[in-house]
Amino acid sequence: MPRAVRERQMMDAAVQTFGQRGYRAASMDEIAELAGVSKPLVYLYLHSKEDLFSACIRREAQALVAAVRAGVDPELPADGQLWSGLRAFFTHTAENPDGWAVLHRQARSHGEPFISEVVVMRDEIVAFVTALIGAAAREAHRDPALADRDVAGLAQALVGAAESLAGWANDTSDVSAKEAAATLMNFAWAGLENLMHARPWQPPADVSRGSADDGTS
Amino acid sequence: MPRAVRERQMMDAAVQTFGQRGYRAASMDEIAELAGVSKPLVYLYLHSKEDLFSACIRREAQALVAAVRAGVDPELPADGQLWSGLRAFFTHTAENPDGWAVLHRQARSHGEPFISEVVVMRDEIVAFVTALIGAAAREAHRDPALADRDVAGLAQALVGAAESLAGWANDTSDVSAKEAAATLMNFAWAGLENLMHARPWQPPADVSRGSADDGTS
Amino acid sequence: MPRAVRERQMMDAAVQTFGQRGYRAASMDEIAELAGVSKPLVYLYLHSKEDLFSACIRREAQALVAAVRAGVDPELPADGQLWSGLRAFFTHTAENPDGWAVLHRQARSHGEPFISEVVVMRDEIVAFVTALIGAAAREAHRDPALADRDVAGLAQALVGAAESLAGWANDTSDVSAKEAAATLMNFAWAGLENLMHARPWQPPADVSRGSADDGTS
Amino acid sequence: MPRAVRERQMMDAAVQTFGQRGYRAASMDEIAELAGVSKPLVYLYLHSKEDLFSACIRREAQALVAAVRAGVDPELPADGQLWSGLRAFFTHTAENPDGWAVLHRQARSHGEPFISEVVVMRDEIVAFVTALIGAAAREAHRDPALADRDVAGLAQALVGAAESLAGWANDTSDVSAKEAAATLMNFAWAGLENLMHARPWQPPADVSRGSADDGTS
DNA sequence: GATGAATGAGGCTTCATTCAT
DNA sequence: TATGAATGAAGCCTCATTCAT
Repeated sequence: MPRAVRERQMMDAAVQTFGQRGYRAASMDEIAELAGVSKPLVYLYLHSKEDLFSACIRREAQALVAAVRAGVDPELPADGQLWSGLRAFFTHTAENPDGWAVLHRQARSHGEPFISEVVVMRDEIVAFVTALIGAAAREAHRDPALADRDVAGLAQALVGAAESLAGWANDTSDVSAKEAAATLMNFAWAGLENLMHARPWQPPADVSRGSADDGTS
Repeated sequence: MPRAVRERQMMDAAVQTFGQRGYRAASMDEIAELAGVSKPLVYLYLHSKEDLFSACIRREAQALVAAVRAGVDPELPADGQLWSGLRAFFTHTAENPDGWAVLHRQARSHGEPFISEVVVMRDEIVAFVTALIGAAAREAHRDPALADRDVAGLAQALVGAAESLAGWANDTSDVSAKEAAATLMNFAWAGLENLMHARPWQPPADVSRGSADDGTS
Repeated sequence: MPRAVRERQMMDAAVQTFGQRGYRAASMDEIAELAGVSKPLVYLYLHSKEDLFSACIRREAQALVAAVRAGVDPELPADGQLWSGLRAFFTHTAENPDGWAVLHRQARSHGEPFISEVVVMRDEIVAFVTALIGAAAREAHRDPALADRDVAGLAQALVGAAESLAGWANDTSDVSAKEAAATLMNFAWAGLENLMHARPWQPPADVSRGSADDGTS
Repeated sequence: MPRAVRERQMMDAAVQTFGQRGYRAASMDEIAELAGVSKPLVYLYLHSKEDLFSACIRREAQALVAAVRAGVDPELPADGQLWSGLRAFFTHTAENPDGWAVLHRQARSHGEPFISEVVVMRDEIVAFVTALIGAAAREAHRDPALADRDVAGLAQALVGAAESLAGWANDTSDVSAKEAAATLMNFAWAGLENLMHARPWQPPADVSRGSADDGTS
């Protein structure tokens, strides 16, 4: 059997096992058995558990980014791009729950060097969303321009909400990718739009709770 | 040394270790050493690694919920309640990064029975937010009323965004709790308000994309 | 509470625990709890687990020997003495199943120094039975006298059968001490009597199975 | 080295260690070292201490039963069968003292599920002896027939005596298997024969002793 | 007389990883 | 290319035992 095929089988088994059991609880024995090969072969091809997990993260991250990119038409206006990107995102995570678990839950829970791997991907998506928000702001001729920091925070919030909704949709029966995407658009878009037009929500003058307890840890 | 004090030391050490290393990677040896006691004492008081982790989850969950409750004045209007709740939430997670890591990352990554423990807390917060959105809708005399399912999705998205932002704020220097809360309010409130007044965002008529790919549960 | 009473409580708890769990599986914690005292007190009075187990063996052994002695009237003829001794033996083991388990099962399973403790008691009983058989032989004017080694073997067999029957009676509902004793008398006495009168069972001339496979380990 | 060979080495080491130290006191470390392998290999092949002990019991039980069966010629009359069976029994226990210790002392001292394993074997031997006694009774045209319960008690006593004598022979130098068998035949056969011919030993009319103390089941 | 607090030592079990073929 | 055989290291947990009060 050609190497590439064997390797794919192993990675599939690994993603499934890591996604369901977690990095530490998954055993190389189980992965090898699920892949239908002997353990030394796994080591021959993928070198170590750590390498294998990293490879899983990279593969799933690239697949997710590719799916989102493929779902977006850059000719559309900003809201159309966001809408189709979200739909692609939720569709992909729903179709690859183990891969999504690897990226969203497991990779983030086991320190370096795995976090860095997902951060690369997440940053790519955040950058994409950031650009989208920037484009929307320009479309709206917002003036003065949104501060970069505000845009970053908004992108984080949007991506974070999307990630959280993906987990929720995966764990809740009868929530389709489309519904999840619509929920998020409903939730977010109008707020973004208000920002675009320089009508941010204003915190009340905070007289009663003046204790300076909002430090950064 | 009295038992209660020792127990607190152990739980503190456990939260720190679990939060930084993860459930499986944390070793009872390390926790005991960090607590400054011998391993058997940890077992005498906390019975097992599983029990210890559950106890950490419960303690941190209760502390977080209590902090949020204490930060909210039920006499305020809905947006005021949301604002102060978010501030309390981000303040608490910033001050207890390990506890937040236990709740947000580790407890969710290691299956039952831990997930159930956090789900209880999360549901409590989601219910609180759900009630808030409902109250806001009534304040706005929205008619027809928001569907329950929509409210649930919105609450999920809001809580998910908050959770994600808390991680982001913890990992990014110089982001204060207040800024995180303001970002989220900016992002979310206007969108919610639009919903209150029955002006939801409308997905475009979806002609170009087939309908097959968006319903994987 | 006076020391003697406390000590008896502890020994009672220990006999029960050792008899039911075995020497190694019994824990000092469980014994102390069953006795209703704290662990250090057990150590203060009984010094160590080994000492405690030895003390249990000695106490139960003495109680058993005393019960058998008390049940035998030395004025009776040999078969009467055997009969009443067996009845006393089976009655006592039935009334003290945990003590009997300590002596018969646990003490023999855990090497020195415990085996020596029971051997002392067992030898005492074997000696008693040996004397009985010798007396019976003299009563029967057996000539030539039974060889000492034969008598020893017979006494072993008798005591062994009694021990085995005691376990069987304890584990089988509805077998009374009297029945067990009668069974053993039926089984043994007539054989012994034949021996007394120099009519031993004769092994057949062993021509076919001459292989010298009857070594002594 | 092929698996079957290694497995036998491990079982041999385990029987020796369990027989001499007892189930709880034997350590997997010691067994592995005695077998000349590493501990993980023991677990790979035999799964757990409990499984290993059960496997030892089964192997030794089957070996003993097989040895007794092989030593008995079913064409012989009842006493000849008993005689040759006893010789085979004592020969085997003398040649496998550790195996016999496992069956007779250790398996019985450590509760379920081990007791059940030996009980199966013991019941097989008891059934064999019971059939023998029944056959002898028919050979002797005993009338009325022996009650089933009496036969059961007698078989228990005979097997118990044999078990006890096996231990005695193993612990006493210079007692050959043949001698042990002869002792037991002397002790038992004539008594059985008397029973066959309906001449049981009769307990004396029990006037002196109250009836209260002999029925604790 | 009595105990709450504490631990050194050791046992069972698992796992990532390698070697020889 | 592929694997049966094997292990060093480490983790969870328990227990007999002691100290300070």
